[in-house]
Amino acid sequence: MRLTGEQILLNAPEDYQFEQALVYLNRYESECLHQVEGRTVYKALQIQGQTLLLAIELGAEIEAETAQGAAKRAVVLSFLNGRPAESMVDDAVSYVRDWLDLDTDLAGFYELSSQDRLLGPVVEQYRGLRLIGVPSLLEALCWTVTGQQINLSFAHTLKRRLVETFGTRVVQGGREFMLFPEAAVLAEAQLQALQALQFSRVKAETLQRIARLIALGELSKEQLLGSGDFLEAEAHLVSIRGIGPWTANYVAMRCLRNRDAFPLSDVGLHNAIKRRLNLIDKPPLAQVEELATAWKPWRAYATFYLWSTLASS
DNA sequence: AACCAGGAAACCG
DNA sequence: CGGTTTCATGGT
Repeated sequence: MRLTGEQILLNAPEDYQFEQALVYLNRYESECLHQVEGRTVYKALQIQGQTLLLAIELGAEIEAETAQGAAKRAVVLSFLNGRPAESMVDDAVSYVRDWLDLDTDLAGFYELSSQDRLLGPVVEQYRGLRLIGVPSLLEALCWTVTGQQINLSFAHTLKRRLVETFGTRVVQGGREFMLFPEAAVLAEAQLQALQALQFSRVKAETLQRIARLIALGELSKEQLLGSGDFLEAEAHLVSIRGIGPWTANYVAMRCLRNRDAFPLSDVGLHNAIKRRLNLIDKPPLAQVEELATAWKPWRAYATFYLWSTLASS
C-alpha cells in the first residue's frame, strides 16, 4: 500500500485482470451500488459513520518495493470527497481488497481447472477474473433473497427500488452514488411498503426478518465466520425462514468467502453447464454434483467462472 | 400465452 | 427422508 496524495495503490496479484472485473461489474444496466464508467469503478462506502466516495481503476505497473524489482500490478483507489482519517483509509482498503478478492492465491484453482474438460476452456478464457464479493452481510442476504427464483434483470430492478426507497443517495461532481439501506431502517420497513416495490409477501417478510436479526445483533458476519466452520455457518443461515440451501451457499460464496461454497440448484450454473456440454436439457442435479466433485475445494470459483460464460448469450 | 427465472416451504407417501 | 406441489411476480 503506497500513498500518493488522495490516492492509494493496492498491490494486485500477478495474474489479476481488472478488465474481467469491469465486465462483471458492468453486466447490468440497473445496478445501483456501483457504477462503471470507462475503466473506472465508482462506489460509495459507509465507513465509521462517514460516507467515502471511491474511484477504482487499474494503475500502471509499478516497481515492487521489495528487492526483487519485478513489475507488479496495482489497483488505484482514489478518494473523491477528501482524504479520510487513517483508520477509515484502512477500512476502505480492506473493503476493496475483499470486494475484488485481491488476496486469494488462485494457483490451485488454475491447476485443477486445467485438468477439467468442462472448466478448462472457461478458465483459460477468463483467467485473471476474481470472484467479486458482497462484503456486507445485510446487502448479500437481501440481494440473494431478492434473486430467488426470478430473472436477474427483475432482481436488479427490485434491488434498485429497495435502495432508492430505504437507502441513501449522494451526489458528487454530477455523479450519483447510492448506499445500501442500514439494517435498522429495513428492520422498520412495513411489509406493505416492501410489497409495493413488487417484492412477494414471503420475500418481504424474509427481508424484514433478516434486517431485524442483523439490527439486533443476533446475526452478523463475525458470528458466522467465528466458528471457522463453514458448514456451521450455512446451517445457521438455513435455519432462518426464507433462507434455503441455495441462498446460504450463495452468501457463503460472495460474502463469507468460502471458496468451496456451491449453489447446487442454481439455474445459471445449470445453463452454463448445458451450454458448455452442448446438452439438450439442463443437467440433472446428480450430474451437476458429479461434475462439481472435480472442482473441490474451489467450487465457488468454478461456479463464478461458469456464470461469466452466460454474459455473452 | 406459456414457460422461465442465479428457490423455499409445505405437503405427502 | 426424498420426491412433488404450491407460491409469487415480472420477463421473453
